[in-house]
Amino acid sequence: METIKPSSKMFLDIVGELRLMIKAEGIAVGDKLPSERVLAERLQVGRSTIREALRSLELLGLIETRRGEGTFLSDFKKHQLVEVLSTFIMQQPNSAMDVKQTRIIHEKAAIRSICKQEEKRQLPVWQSLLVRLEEDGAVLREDIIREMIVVTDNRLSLKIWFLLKRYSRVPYEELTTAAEKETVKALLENIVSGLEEKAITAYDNWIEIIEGEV
Amino acid sequence: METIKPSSKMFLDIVGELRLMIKAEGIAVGDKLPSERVLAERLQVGRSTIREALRSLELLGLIETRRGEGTFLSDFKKHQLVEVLSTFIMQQPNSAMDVKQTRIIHEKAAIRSICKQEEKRQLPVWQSLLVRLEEDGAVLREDIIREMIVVTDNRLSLKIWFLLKRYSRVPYEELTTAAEKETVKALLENIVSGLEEKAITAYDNWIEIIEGEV
DNA sequence: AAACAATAGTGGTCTGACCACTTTTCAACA
DNA sequence: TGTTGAAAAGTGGTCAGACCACTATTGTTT
Repeated sequence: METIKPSSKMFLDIVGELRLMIKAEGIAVGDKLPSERVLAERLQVGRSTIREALRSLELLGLIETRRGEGTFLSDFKKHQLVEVLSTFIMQQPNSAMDVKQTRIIHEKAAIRSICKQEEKRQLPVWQSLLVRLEEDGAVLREDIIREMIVVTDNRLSLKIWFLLKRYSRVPYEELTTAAEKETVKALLENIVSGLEEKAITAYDNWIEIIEGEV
Repeated sequence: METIKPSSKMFLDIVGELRLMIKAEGIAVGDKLPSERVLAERLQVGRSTIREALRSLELLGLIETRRGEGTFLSDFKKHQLVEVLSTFIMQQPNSAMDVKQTRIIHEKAAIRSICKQEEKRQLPVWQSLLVRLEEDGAVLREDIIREMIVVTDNRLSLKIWFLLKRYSRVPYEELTTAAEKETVKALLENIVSGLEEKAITAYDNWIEIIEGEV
């Protein structure tokens, strides 16, 4: 197609060219991009240069490649970006504490978010969790929190939380003591009632119980 | 070094290998990585595969390459990543919303965290910001929020926030109207006084003002 | 019409070759 | 001896061509 003016980093230019091409040709999410060989031809660069650009975009989760099929414009929901970044960040000192704090940030935000929304407080999920707590108690800590974040309907936050959970070596197992069950019950009841501050307090207590365990 | 078992995407494995290598050899920010040829030799893959991984990390801003010199571990403050990303992503309405909500989560968490800690509320930074607001008003929105998150001393949260901020192309510029200045003043004063809920309310107002601008 | 085999297309990887640039080396010079 | 400066070595940037593994298409046979 057009000839591009080489700057210091050709593959960065290619990334920009691809963006323009996608826009110009109205390529939508899920659509197929031209093949690497075609792109190399059209942009007048080597295939390896095209690939460096495509691989970058793939790591960002902007495109998806399937061997034998082609390259497709991807949905941002993949968020591979966050994954890579976190694995790099995670290995730096002080990070264990940061990971825990950040995880708590997202968990508390979910609680607050639900408390503020009438329709989400009335979801049957909470009652069902309470019932399960009363009966056999086969409830995973992880399930409770995950449900809350799922309900907030923020996929990015959910994705981040998943990552943090994986790295934070926290015992997300079954509820153990009776005291813990009481605390979680209080948390759920306060959420249902929309008592934000009390819910947060219950959550803080819960964290303390879990901490004391380790 | 070691031989890696090929999965479907070799270059993704390489990204992981590089991470391990950086950790194992204690390569710090600013340090030089082995050359592409050496990496190819050590990981027993072709140089082009190494390059695909490195170029990906470069677009993420995790490394920096200088022709003739080498590849260096970077503290990913270089922008280039996100201009590209935002232009790619902003077309998808849902993810844009998620990014914004998640950014707000981190900003509010910082405010709450500071309000709860006496010693951080008394930091001279807040007074100095207030003074600057009263006088010429040359204060960037970004500076205020960043300062708050920095003070919380959670690097991970800070990095996530940086990322989200750049994704969301929010007008993080100078404070404009008098009403906005008043709101920010209220936010800062409530923080200093440790009035958590009032600080959050002020923050909510601020967000609304910024929203209304667009 | 259905089943199957050959073919073309696509991404994944490797090799080797240049180029442009920077750092290092080391010999010639003052 | 100390400096200078040119050659050499090292490094990232790019290209071309060659395979491989896999998928989709095509075309023939049954």
